[in-house]
Amino acid sequence: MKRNSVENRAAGAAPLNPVEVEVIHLFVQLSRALGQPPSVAEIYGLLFVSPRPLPQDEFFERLNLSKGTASQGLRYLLDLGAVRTVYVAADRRAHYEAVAELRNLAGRFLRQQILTHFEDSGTRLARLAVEAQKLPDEQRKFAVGRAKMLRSWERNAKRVLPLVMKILGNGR
Amino acid sequence: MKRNSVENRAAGAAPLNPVEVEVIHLFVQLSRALGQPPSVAEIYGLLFVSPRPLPQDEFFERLNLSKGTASQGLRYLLDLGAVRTVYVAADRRAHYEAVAELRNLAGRFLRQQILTHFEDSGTRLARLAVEAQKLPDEQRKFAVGRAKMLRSWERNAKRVLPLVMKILGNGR
DNA sequence: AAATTATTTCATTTCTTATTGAACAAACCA
DNA sequence: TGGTTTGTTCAATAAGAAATGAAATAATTT
Repeated sequence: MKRNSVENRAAGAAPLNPVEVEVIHLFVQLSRALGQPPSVAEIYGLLFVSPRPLPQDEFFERLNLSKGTASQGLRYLLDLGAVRTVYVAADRRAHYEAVAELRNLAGRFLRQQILTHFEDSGTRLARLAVEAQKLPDEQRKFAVGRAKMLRSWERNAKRVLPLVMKILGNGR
Repeated sequence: MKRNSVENRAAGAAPLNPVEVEVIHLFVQLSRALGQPPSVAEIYGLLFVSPRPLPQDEFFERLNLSKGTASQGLRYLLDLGAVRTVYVAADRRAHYEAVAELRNLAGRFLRQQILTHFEDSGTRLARLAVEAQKLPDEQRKFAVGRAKMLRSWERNAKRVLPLVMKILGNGR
């Protein structure tokens, strides 16, 4: 995580105004809680406050990120569906804007987290149940109980996502 | 993160059986998704499958953790309320057992996360609204709109927690 | 098609975080 | 009291994660 200081920003790039700073800070805060890299949060934050779509240059110049970081961060956000491409006439560069719907954002993020971290949990829970049965008598009963408990936890967790979506959808 | 290999486990410590391995794996997986250190997940996992309370030695011997890691991990789990102390007669060492109620666990964890990451978000959102008003005409309208949007996101997010708790409480 | 600009990729570097282990403290024991 | 076991703390180190920058690729213009 090499990061330039605010001082040696590329000449010609407008410094961030207080509103931009504040919004970016909020998203960086959120990204820490969600375990995402700060650079991604900075990019999304800048797009979120920006009234018009921005090209890549603006990110790495105004946020002091390298080209590589900007490119990767943007791709991550595009894949996630948190950012979309906008074609601007008479400009060769691709422009990007934030997808600013809480329901979409949260839903896609949660889904992606689940996919990357829990793809095989069903299989594993099944295998756990099998292994528990094989245990010697004294240990079996307890282990089988634990396996069942984990299954029930999984079921409950699965019921949460749709509910969350519902609530987030309501308020706008 | 120095970690001993499974090979040089302390002599005399029973190796993990397949059920223990599977359960610990599941919690480590979960810890990755939640951004918690694997050692903490290992400790909780071992306690979760263990039918009787365990003393500290068992952790660092069977899981190949250092004493320091075991001590710190345990403290974290105690503070979180995910583990409780059990006094075992005729044994000088403190023993620990897992608190295995999904509702409690999830609730405490979420609260702790919110406290550590979002203490000042209210203040910051207020300041953002103020700063947005100060902006020059062309930018102000959009910025004020964004500030409002973030406030509404915060309100919705706050409505989620109790609902989640409710669902997790139901199934047992 | 050469030159220019925009974008991606990825090996290397830097930063952050988790773990270790040794020194210390506390509790118990003989 | 001195010795032993149990548990904590914290500076040093290792492992992991994120960011850089240079080189490759793609797209556009002249």
